[in-house]
Amino acid sequence: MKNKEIVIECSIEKALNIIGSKWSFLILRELFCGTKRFGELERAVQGISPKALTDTLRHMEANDIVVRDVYPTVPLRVEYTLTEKGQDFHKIIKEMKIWGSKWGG
Amino acid sequence: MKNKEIVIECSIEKALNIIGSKWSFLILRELFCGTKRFGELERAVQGISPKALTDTLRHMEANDIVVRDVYPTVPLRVEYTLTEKGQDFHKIIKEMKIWGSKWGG
DNA sequence: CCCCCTTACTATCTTTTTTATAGTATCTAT
DNA sequence: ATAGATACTATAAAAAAGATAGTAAGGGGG
Repeated sequence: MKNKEIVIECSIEKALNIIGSKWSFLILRELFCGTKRFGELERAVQGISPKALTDTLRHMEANDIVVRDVYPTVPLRVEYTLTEKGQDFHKIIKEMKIWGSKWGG
Repeated sequence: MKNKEIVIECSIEKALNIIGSKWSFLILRELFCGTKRFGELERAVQGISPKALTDTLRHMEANDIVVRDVYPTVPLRVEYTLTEKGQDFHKIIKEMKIWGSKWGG
């Protein structure tokens, strides 16, 4: 008899899965400065494609890290804001910033 | 006239690129408890394949996060240990652990 | 009216990365 | 002789990521 699919996640794995990908870190970095629109994020996050940006924002929304607000103006206006959960990620980003500037060459 | 390939990396991006992937976080988690062998890591890191483990360890070695020591016994024995740079990553992992246990459900 | 402009995405196709799985080398022990 | 342990490689299949073009919904200019 075999255990099937028993996955015990540690807190670090949980955090990694909620975040999703490296793009999330960079989007978080931008949103710590305040609410931003899709286009602003696209310009601020070097090298991200619209698909990656959409996918990442959707993932972050599904995991309650950001909130998406749509204003049905023309042209359409969509704003992204951090939730408390997202804000709380700040300590991690801060430590990464410190480590990155110390060891990043 | 176009700028080509001018990439300005922020410290967070630097940190992310040095780390490489989510597997590195989980390997780091194990190595904070002390030196470990290939097989020990394979068993400790849920779901990693030998290829992923090898690739990740090679990447970490190339980025001076771990040191690889080979003892030419039979069977072969290979040990992985964190460098100072690797040890210093502890603060980040610690914050992720806190965040993960708070928000990870 | 006709055409272009903006914003925020989708759709599609290609390329890259990841994963699963089997196999290799080396020597010991039975 | 054959099985076992360790630390990987190799290869093919599957999944994810990236590049690029296109769409919808009006607004404004000529």
